[in-house]
Amino acid sequence: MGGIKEIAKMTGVSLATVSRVFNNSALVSPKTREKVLKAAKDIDYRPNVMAAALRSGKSKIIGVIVPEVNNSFFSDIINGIEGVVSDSGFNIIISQTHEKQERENAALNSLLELNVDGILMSISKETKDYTQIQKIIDSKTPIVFFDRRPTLDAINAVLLNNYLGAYIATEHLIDMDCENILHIAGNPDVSIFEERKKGFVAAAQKHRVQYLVNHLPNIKSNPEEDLNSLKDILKKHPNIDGIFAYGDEMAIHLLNLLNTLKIEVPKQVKLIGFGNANFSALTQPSLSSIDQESSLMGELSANLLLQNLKRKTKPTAKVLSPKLIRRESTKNLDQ
Amino acid sequence: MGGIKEIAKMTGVSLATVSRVFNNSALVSPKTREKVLKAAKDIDYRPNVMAAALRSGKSKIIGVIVPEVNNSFFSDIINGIEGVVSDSGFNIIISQTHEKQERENAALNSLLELNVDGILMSISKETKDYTQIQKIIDSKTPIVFFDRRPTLDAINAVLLNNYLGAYIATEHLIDMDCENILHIAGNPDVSIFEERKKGFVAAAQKHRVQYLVNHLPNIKSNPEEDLNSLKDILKKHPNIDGIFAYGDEMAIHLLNLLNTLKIEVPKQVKLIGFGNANFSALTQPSLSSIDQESSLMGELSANLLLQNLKRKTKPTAKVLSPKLIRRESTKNLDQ
DNA sequence: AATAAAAATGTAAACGTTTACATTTTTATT
DNA sequence: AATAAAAATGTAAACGTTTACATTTTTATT
Repeated sequence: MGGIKEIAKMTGVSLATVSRVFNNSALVSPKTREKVLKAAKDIDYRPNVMAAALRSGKSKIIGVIVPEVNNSFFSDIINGIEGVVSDSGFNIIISQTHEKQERENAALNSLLELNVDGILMSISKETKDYTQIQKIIDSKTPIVFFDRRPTLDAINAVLLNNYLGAYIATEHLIDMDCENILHIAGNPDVSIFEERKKGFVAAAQKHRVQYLVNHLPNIKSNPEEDLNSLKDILKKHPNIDGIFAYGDEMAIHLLNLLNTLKIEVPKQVKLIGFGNANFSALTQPSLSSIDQESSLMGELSANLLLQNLKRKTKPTAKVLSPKLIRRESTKNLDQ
Repeated sequence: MGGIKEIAKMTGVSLATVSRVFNNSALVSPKTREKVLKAAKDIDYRPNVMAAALRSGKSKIIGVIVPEVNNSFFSDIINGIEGVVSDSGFNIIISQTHEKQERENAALNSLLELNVDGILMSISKETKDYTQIQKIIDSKTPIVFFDRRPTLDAINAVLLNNYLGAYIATEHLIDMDCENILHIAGNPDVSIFEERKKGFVAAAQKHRVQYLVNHLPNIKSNPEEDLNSLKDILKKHPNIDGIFAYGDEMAIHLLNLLNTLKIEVPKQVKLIGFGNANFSALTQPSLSSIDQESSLMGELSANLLLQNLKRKTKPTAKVLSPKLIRRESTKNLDQ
C-alpha cells in the first residue's frame, strides 16, 4: 500500500486529514497533526509529487531553457535561478538549445508535457519564428525571458542594458585617453550584440573620437586568418589605441593576437571586453570588462516568475545596469 | 475534457487503443493509428507526462546532483549528460549541493519524491555520512556516481584516474628537464586530491628527482598571504624548477604570483595544472594541463545509467584515462 | 466454409494524491 | 443548558494516463 492511505489506516484518520497535514492546512488539530507526522516518520513516508501534481495541476517544477549550460554566463544564471527556486520548494528542469530553433521548440514542447508551473528562458541566436513562444504566452503558463528576449510585446523579461554597457565601456577607453577606438562586433543577427555596437558608436560620436567597427568571425575556426585581418586593420589604422570587444572570450583572443604582434596592452593599445567572465581576472594583463551580474539576473528572473505564479501580474521588463570593471588592460600608465 | 479521453470520443475508439498509439504499441492497426494521430493533431494534443508517470511508475526524469553548476568542469559534465539523456527522451532535474552534505541529502530526498527514474551525482566535498546514499543504493532507484564517489562497495561510477593524471603531469615536468619539483596540493579530505598527490609522489620517486608538497589554502580569501608563503617556499628551495598544481584555477593564480615575483614561466619554472579548464588555453603563457574529458565523463555516466534502467546490471566502475595537454607553460626552451 | 491462431480492440481498475462538499465535534454566546 | 458559530474531520470523486485481462475482429489453414 504505502502512501497517505497507509498513514490513514495507521492513525484511524481520513485520507483528507492526512493530506491536510502535509499541506500545512490550518484546519487540523495539533493532536492529530502530531499523530500523523509520527506515523509518517515511522514508515519513512515520502509524498508522491507526481500524484499531487496530477491532481492539483501544480507540478512544482520550473523549466529552464538556455543555449548552453557549459557557458560561464548561463551557468551563473542557472546558479542564481536554482538558489531562489529551490528555496521556494521548486525543482528545475534544464534544457539546452545549442542555439537551434528546432531544439528550442522541442524543449518548450517537452516542458509543457511535463506540466511545468513556469518557464525561464533565453532564446537561441537562431530563433526568428515566435509562434511556439507566442502560444505559450497566450496559454496560462507563466514565462520569463532573461538576457535575450523575443521581439514581442507584453512579455516578462529581465534584461541587461547592453547599449549602456557598451557606452560605459567606450567612455572608459576615452577616459583613459584613447582617441582612436575600434569595436570588434558580434553576430549582427543577435540583438544584444547590435545594441552593444550602437552603444559604442553613440559614445564615440558623443565624445568626438575616431572610431571603427569590425568583425573577426573566424577566431575559433581559423585564428590565423583573424590574426591577419587584425594586422591589416592595425596597419591601415596605425593610431588605434583602444579596442572594445563584444565579449570577453573574443577580448582574450585579441589579447593573445596583440601579444603575438608585439603590441603592448595597455601601453600601446587599451582593451576592454564585455561580460566579466570568470577567467577575465586571471589573464596577464587582467582584462577590464563590463559586468552583467549574471547570478543576479538569474535571481531576478526566478523571482519575477514566482511572483507570476502567485497571481498573474502585468508583464514587466526589468533592465539591469551593467557595471564597469577596471583592470590592467585599460590602465592609463601616464595618469 | 481534453486528453486521451477526447481523442477516444472523437475517433470512436477506446482509451486503451489511443494510449497504445502514443506508446508505439505494435498492436494497433495502421488505419486506427492514423485516425488517432490525426485527431491528436487537430486538438493539438499533448500527453500528460505526470499522469503517465503516476500510473506507470516511470517518470522519464533523471536527477542530477552536482556541487556547483557554474563550474567549468561540472557544467561540461552536465552538457554531456544532457546530450545523451535528452536523445533518449528523458529530462534532467538539476540540484546543487554547494559542497554541503545537508543540501545533498535534501536534494536526494527531493528527487525521490519526484520519482525520478535514476540519479547521477558527484558527492560533495563535505560528505562523510553515506546512510542516505546507501538507502538509495539499497532501493531500486539506479544511481551512478561521476568524478567523486562515496567509499562504498558495489556502486556504479565513472571516474577519472587521478593518480595516473598526476603521474603523467609529473613525468612531463621531468621530461622537460625539471629536477626539483613542487606540488601544490588540494584539500586532503577530498580523495581525488589525495590521489593526485600520491601520483605526484610516485612519479617523483620513480624518477629520483627532488620533490616537495605544499598547500596554499588562502588563495581566494587572502592572495597576499599566499604570495608570501610562495615566496618563502621558493626562497628556501631556490632550485625549484617545476610546479604541478592540483587544479587549473590554482595554476593560473600561481602563474600570476610567479609573474609578480618576476619569475619567468616556462624559462625559470615550468608549470602544469590539472583539469584543462576552458580558460587554460587563453592565458599568457598558455597553461599545460591534464584533460579529464569532462563531457565524455557525463556521456558515459548517462549511458551507464540508461543501461541500468533497462535491466539491473552488475555495478560497474569505469575509470577514464586522463590526457596530457602540452602548452607553453611547460615548454623546454633548450630542447 | 469451418476452425484455429493471431491481431486488434475494449473494459475497468488502478497509480497516490487533492478538494468540494457534507458531516461531526468543539468552542463561544446567551 | 440550549443554541449558534467555528473548527475539525470525513466522503467520494477526480486528475489523465496505463495495463491486465477479456472480447471481438481479422487472417491463415485445412
